[in-house]
Amino acid sequence: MNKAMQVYDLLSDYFGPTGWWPAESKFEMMVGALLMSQTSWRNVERAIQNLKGRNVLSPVSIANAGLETLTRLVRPAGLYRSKPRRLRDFSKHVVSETGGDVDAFLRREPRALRDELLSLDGVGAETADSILLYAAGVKVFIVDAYTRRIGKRVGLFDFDNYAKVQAFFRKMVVGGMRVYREYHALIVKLAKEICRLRPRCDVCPLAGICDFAKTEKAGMRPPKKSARPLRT
DNA sequence: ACCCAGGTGTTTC
DNA sequence: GAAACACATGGG
Repeated sequence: MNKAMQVYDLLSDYFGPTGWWPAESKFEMMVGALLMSQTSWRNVERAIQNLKGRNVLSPVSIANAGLETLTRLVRPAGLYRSKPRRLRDFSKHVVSETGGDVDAFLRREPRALRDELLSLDGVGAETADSILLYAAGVKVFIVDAYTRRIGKRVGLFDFDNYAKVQAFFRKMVVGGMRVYREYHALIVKLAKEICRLRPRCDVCPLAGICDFAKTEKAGMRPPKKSARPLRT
């Protein structure tokens, strides 16, 4: 068995089924993916709850909602100057393509669907692939910051490029939708619950096969960023 | 009072 | 083209 699958088995045994993506509908999943960027899941949940509470969680209702209303509802997800518009434009796109029929929207040819998603503002490679995997049921491996950091740290690969990392997992991962969905979820759980803050390598399920010393230079922590708040 | 989050788009070497 | 920045709320 290859190391990528060893990692999967260890994580799966340790964490158990994740049941990802947590959402009650495909559209809710897509909304979550759009709001997710550079924000904690807790804040995304708040935004989604606000939308649900106002019964604004369908392509048509969001497409027709006022930008001010939308901004107020999704504010907890941060980046409020861009996310509300992106969310509305995304919804408008679904409405214009399929009249708001989410299943029909997701049913088209995966390659075309991916390109279409990528053409929308605010949808990059990770968001597009998340929607493909968790909403459209397309078997693609999601590459996020955790996947790169942990993959390098554990010693699966030493590159950083999105397409290359994705190709690596496509080649190494044996399994269907279930495994693809779980693998990504398990990486995120590992990053959040074991590696974050002070890494808890003593209780890490990957301790036996992780060569931290060798890959330490790659590091778990991304380069510092200066996120200065904009005073109003 | 920092630092960061399941990125993305824009600007700059 | 890679690298660096801006973006903004809430939690640690």
